[in-house]
Amino acid sequence: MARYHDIAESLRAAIADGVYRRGAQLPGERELSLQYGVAAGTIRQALGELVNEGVLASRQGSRRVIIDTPKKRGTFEEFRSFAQWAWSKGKTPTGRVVSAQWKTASEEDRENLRLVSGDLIYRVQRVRGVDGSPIMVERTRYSAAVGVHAEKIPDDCPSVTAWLADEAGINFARAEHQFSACAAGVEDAALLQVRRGAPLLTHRRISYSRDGTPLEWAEDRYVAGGLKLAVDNSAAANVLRWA
Amino acid sequence: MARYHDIAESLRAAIADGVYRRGAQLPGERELSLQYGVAAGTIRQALGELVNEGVLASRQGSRRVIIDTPKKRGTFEEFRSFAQWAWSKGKTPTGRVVSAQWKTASEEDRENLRLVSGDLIYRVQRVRGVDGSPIMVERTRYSAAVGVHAEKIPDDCPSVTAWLADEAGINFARAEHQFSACAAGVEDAALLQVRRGAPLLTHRRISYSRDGTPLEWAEDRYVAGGLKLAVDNSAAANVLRWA
DNA sequence: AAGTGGTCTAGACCACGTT
DNA sequence: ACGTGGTCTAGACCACTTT
Repeated sequence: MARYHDIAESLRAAIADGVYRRGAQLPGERELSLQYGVAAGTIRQALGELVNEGVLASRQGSRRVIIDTPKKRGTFEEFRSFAQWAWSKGKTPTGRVVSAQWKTASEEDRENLRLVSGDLIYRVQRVRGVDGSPIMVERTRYSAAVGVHAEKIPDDCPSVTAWLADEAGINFARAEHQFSACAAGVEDAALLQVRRGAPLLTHRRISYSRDGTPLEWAEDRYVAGGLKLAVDNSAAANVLRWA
Repeated sequence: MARYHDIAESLRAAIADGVYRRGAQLPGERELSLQYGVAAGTIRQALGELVNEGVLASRQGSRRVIIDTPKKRGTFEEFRSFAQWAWSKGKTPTGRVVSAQWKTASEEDRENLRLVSGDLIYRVQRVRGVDGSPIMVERTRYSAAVGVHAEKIPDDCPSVTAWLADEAGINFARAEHQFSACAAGVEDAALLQVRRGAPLLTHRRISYSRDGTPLEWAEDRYVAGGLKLAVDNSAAANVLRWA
């Protein structure tokens, strides 16, 4: 592994362990470079990671300040794993595939996955919950190249993303997300055990491979209050926008 | 301005203008450093910006590939300006302050703004919309230090953030966001002109200054379908997580 | 084998904050 | 005045992809 990443990890641990407290200053770059026995540039790279994560604040002319405890922040992989999230909360994830079928791509599918008329997609509908209570319904559309692998995924697979990476060499690199709300329809109500018209959080996403090819798009609907989706942004690396 | 930022901007323009098309490869670092007359490190810094934005994909051993057209992505400032978003959509933003008052901090206020019992907060309730139709209700709580300035903000101020920066030297640097859904209450229904129980998207945020001090927290409620909130994430810089 | 990006070094000068 | 981070240079070696 890269040295700068190890150093970042070591600093994260130091902050988590209270060696550096919130509001306190980190030693200067030059001092850290002596401590770790690396060039200043390597230290900068390590500190850059922590600044991006919102753990440190960096201002020209003044030492870096600890502004937050490192969160156990999902990696991309972790974010996409509902099971891991549930276990981390001390709950048992439950889930089942409601339906899975090959269909002709709709106009929406074609636009999101950059397909042409007549292309096929693989559509999977899953209900997920914790401790037996449904929390969300997930409606995913895989492009054909991904679908041929997705249809082999076992129903009880803990992480779809990890499975696709290991078994098919398909890696998710980037995603676009949109949030809105809607009222539960008849099908939603039945699957999520809420009354018709109950407010649901909708989360639409398009996932891309490293080379920018759309791999899947999905609309997830969450029971209100069941779980929240969180985002951090900063002036440096902005990710949130109206659409 | 920094040279690397100018170079990033120049590359963004080149991609937007079709000089480099989606799927095509960018010239190598060494070639670009000759073209721009800077060291390779400066080029790397410029390209890093574009990779973070999801415009370029970068793989060791292979040239960087254009995966997307640069989006007009809100800066932090722009994100927080409803008015700018509305104008960019060719619509006229409307809005009014429904109420504004000093209150004793509730437990929720104290937790979000790191206050102690008895501290005061300034609570402002605004309705915003476009072309006369209400779209959202915004309930903001400013910590006292910000509140003394916030209460002087004119009702028709186009950007609260810009006003606080210019008039009071208060700068927002980072924010945490949470999304969920809820049913419209009696007050929401009246302000947003929807029926009681209508699904609303809720967006809670805590905004921090550069040194990590919480400045305000807010809960915004959006009419379903009116506008969506969008987020991008990547394996490199992940920002989305369950909460 | 050649080319590419990823990492790292060891400096330099400047803009900004603090003292 | 001094120390700090921000920017930039000019190299080096390595891991990986492509030819």
